Amino acid sequence: MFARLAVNIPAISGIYDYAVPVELASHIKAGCLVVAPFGNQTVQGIILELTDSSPIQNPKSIIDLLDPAPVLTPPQIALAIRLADATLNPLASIVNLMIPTGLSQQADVQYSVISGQSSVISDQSSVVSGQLPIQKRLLVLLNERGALRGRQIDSHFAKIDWRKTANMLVKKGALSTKNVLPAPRVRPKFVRVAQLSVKPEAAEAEMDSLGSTKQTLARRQAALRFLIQQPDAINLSWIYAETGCNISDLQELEERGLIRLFENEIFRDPLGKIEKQTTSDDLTLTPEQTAALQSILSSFIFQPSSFLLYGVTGSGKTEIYLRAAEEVIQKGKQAIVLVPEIALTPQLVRRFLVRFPGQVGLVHSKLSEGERYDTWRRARDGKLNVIIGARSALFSPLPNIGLIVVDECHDSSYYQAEPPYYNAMTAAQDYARLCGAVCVMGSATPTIEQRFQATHSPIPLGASFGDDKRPGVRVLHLPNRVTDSALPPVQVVDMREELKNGNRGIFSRSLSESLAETISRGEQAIIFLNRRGTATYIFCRDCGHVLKCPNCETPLTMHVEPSTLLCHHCGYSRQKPKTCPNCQSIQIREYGLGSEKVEADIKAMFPQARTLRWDWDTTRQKDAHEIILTHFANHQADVLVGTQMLAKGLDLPMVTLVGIVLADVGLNLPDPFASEKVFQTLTQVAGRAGRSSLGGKVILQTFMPDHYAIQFAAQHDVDGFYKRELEYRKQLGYPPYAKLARLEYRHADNARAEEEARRTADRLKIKIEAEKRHQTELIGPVPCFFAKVDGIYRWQIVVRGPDPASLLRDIKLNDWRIEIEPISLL
DNA sequence: AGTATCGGCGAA
DNA sequence: TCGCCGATACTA
Repeated sequence: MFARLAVNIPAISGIYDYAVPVELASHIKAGCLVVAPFGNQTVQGIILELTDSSPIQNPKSIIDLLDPAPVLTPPQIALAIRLADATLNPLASIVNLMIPTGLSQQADVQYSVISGQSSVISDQSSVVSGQLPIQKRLLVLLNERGALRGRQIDSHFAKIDWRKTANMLVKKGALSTKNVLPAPRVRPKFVRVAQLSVKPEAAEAEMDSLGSTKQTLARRQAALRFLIQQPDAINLSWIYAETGCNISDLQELEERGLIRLFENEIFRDPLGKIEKQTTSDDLTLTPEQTAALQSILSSFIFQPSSFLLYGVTGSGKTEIYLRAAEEVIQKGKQAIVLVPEIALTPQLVRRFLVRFPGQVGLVHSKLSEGERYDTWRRARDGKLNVIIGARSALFSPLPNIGLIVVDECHDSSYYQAEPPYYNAMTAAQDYARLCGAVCVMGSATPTIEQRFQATHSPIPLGASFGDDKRPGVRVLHLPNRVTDSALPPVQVVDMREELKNGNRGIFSRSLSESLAETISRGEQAIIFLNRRGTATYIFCRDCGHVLKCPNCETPLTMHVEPSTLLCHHCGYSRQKPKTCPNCQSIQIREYGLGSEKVEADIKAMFPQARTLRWDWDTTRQKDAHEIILTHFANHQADVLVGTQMLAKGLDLPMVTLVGIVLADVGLNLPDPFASEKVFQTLTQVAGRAGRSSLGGKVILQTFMPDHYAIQFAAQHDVDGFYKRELEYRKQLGYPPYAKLARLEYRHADNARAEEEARRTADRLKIKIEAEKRHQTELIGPVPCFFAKVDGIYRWQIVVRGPDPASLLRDIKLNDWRIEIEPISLL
């Protein structure tokens, strides 16, 4: 028997054949995690397929099986292959996303000092390097800590290239190397337990002969009596606490054959501490909800397909998710629910926990490795019926998936903006099809492409899908809020007029008046702005010099506490200078605004108002989101000042005023998706107001009141914006009328980056010409919008055409980052 | 990723 | 001419 493996080295896209040794043959299945030799190294691999024959002459043998159960399900293997092909990522990098960290391990090199050799070279080294010689530090480290793996040394020498030095020392005979594969860091956790092993009467009969001294007798009797009352195996530490006995007492009882001592596997459950509520909210559905749910339910019976649940904020999408999940669970299947960020959706999570007690697993970034591993294992073992989490939760190994929900499906967090680049939204559609599951995508502001896909490929019930294409999507429209409250009116304030009238502050008169009213009525307000930091940038009023990051050439932003200038790209920080570094003028100061500044201004204007700031700076520590949200929901603050997260589907019923400080931030970026993103954000934020009977309103400040994205957002006119934006995309040939691929090249030397970009662009032009792809064209090469990040220069080429992936699939683009269907060109 | 191999220009 | 760097191929 032979196995086809994806080796766990993320840069490798190939599939390799191995022989399966007889002793493993009966245990190995597709999806298993194994150990195999690869070149000089020993690596982990995932079995994609088992075969009877192989075109390879004398394939090497698999060495070991790391987990008796497969770590990938058959649909997961199919998804990995499909996703790798569609995104041009190496297959191994996609497979790696599906294996929990800690279980997944990469091959490494272990370095050790050859004894007696360490002094030989220690004198000649410091000549070139000026500072502490790397040689010496490496040898000292290895002498102190013993043999170390490359990755361990990496963590000691941040950013220093020690490998060259190490290889030289190997040649000189001072170090030796060994290829190693670390064992998985995560293991199932066990606790020691005890359980009665005879009939209670038999145990009672022994009760008086358990010990010689009075005290031991008492302890052993207490322990035995306790276990007689317990039908299940009991954690030993619990028994100690309840009865005061110790391990030797229990061992004595075991030797007498009265009880059994053994180990039970336990699951690290992050939800264990959360109170188990049982209150059931049995809502009645509106006719629109009923109709939408009916469509989904009948799809389960006839032909699983994809739905775009298009409904305004507050239209009751969550209840439909819940009912659909109930349906699949009843059929013995499981559901995956994707949300933009779990910390921002406590309401949705809570409703699932209440509706499906003990059946829900949460996947999020705050889980420890062990908790993550155990949630993954419970999913694999069929012990969980619902998995809720951000984009990576799509890869939970549920055995029989019936439903995939993607809430707020327009959200950009479904796209992974670092290698391996992928879009969990489109992957969810593919995966649902591979599983024979229903995919429900919910949003009040679906992307242009999602709406286009849904309106241009309606599938009749019972129709079959083409084999290669994404299935059609049907729209389920929920045009009204459940509470029947209208969407709040939006007042657009032209900030140019405010300037003309001498108002140079952050707030228009209209907004400050409304804020005053809201506060005096004891209601709540949200102030939204699209940026963080006190100032957008610092510049000199005399010479115009702008303070920039030395690594990234991005303007530095001002932060109040601690008072520093910060680069938001690379984290570089410095003190604010007293004089201009260019002309020594003292007229150097900040310009623009950020959430810290806005909060300070509100406090100055309304000293009695309690303000709360919610942005990436205030939510660094654990549970910060939850704390800030409950604080505000309990009306312990009057004004919430915040950035992007305010646009992510929160339910804050007491808010009657939403102020948008500057709506046009981001509208003029060189990105075809810029206005769509601004529109989505504004519409989402505006939807936070007036969700209770108190009503509400939105005040939108802008310097571009005539821009269509602002106009349509002010009208809550999603359909109008869709038509207008679609027209724009058609004229300029952007998605959905063409597909994009974005190629990025990074180099510390700008000239070399440019040269490589031009060379590659020429290669691509030639290929486009040769293959007669008349509708395919290149945009660029140009420096990226953020042209220098962390000292590295970036150049990009955009390929636009009917199928840019097919152009790029068979050419080697070493060291290029390739994004297929990117969501931004910045 | 790690390693072996090929091919190009500098000190002897 | 030897030698060492970088680009390139390959791992079953």
